[in-house]
Amino acid sequence: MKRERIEEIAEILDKRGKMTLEQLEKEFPAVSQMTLRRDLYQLEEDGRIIRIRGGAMSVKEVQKVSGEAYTKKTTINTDAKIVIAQKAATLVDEGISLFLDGGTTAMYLSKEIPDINCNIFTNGIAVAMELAQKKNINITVVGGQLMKDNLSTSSPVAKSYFESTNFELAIVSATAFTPENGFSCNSQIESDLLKQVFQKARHVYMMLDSSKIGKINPYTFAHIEDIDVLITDDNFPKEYKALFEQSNIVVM
Amino acid sequence: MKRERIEEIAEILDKRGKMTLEQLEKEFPAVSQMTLRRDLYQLEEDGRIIRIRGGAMSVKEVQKVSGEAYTKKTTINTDAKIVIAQKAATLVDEGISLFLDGGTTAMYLSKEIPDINCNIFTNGIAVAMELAQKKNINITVVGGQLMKDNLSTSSPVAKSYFESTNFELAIVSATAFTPENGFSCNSQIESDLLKQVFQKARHVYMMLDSSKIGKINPYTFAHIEDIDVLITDDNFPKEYKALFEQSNIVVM
DNA sequence: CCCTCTTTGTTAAATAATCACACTTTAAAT
DNA sequence: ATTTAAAGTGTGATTATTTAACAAAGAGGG
Repeated sequence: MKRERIEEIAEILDKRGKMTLEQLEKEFPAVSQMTLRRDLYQLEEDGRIIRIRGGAMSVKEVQKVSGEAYTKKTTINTDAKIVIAQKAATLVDEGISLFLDGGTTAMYLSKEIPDINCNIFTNGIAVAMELAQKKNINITVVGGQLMKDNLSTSSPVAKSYFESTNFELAIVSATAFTPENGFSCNSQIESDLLKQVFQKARHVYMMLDSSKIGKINPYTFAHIEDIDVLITDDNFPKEYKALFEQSNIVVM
Repeated sequence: MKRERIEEIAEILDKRGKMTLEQLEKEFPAVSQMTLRRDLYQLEEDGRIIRIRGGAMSVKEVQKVSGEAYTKKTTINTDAKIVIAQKAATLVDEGISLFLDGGTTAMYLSKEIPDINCNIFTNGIAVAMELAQKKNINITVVGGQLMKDNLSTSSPVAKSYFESTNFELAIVSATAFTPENGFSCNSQIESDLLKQVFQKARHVYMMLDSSKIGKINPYTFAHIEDIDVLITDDNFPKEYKALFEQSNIVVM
């Protein structure tokens, strides 16, 4: 019981690199904070993790990252995004060709994705760097102007990338959604890029954490009927779920 | 004085592996605890240390534990590369438009570059991420297939990026140089990319640390006469320096 | 079934880190 | 050289995290 839990903690930590105690508590609701603390203490003694203020980080993580800051802001709704990423990761099959956007959720997805032989196109450079650690994944970065807020690129020229490319799958996320305005984002060119991706992709999977619902951003790039599967978290409202299912969209 | 103190802290930390804030206070009685905290914070952002409760520990220390891959490539001639990067950073002026390659030296350069209004094109995603921290720099990433060993992209399609683009400057580095074979690298498509860059760039500055001299890599992308300035370190052999200066190339 | 050892939970106290503000030094511009 | 702006620093109050001590609950052996 203890041993197993500790192993599991070590495993999760290796995958995510860094976790707060709060996140661990959610992951292990059966035990108290103090117990988790003691587990972390033991793992530290074994030299497998390093305890930092507020949580812990995996030693492996430290060993691989070079210039990147470990302190990078703990983003909003992290937990929901990880849940979504884990679901999405199960959808990636051997040999597939897929497009992944550059958002935070895609970032988590790229950590969860198995190291299988497949082709991934992305416009997110943080996503690309994360994926670069998987030996078997073939990565193509869509170039263009870099937006500093979300570390993703886009450019009108990117079109040329897609002319002779087809995707089995596009897994993207939006920063806002309402039934009337559909899926929207903050950048005109990113919106254009996604529209193009949608045309080339055979299936479109949308990752949408529930905090995005009811918000509207300037540029709509898709409507309900444009997607095939919606991947979301447990707080997703039932009435919205019904709405999607009416349009034959799988909600998971 | 801040810079020096931070360097000193990093040095001590590298040496001792781990220190408490209290120890640091004794080491630096001239400044307050808060200042030291802020220094540690900055070092953490730079990825050189990890802050732990009560103090900090050096990343190198952690890496040593089961030290592997990371230390391999990044450590080769680091000091020379930083010197070169610092020299190169002085060459970037306000409003300029420049191309930067994706190599390790470019990575250091992007840390040193001042945060001024300018346009930088690069095919290195680690470089792009580093540059993203500067508010005023406009970054464009050249897309393409990602090479996992050096985190840079290239693709035949990248050509389209350059059709309507001009660079004042291209600052690149080679992985090998001999007078006969010129500047060479390990990848065919990267070599192609650089050739294109050279055509569009008004001036070409080559960063070459002395460890590259006398080596030959498969793909030559430039010869002595193709560059305008050579930026190198103090170990650069005199006879080579003379060689470059014969061709009216500034060696700095 | 009882005893004992390990694991776990609960609290209060100690410790460390953050924040916000004011002050000081350094650098830049004219 | 003088003024202005920017970067760096110190202080005290505030907030958050960790530790430590002790009590309760399980698990296994005799």
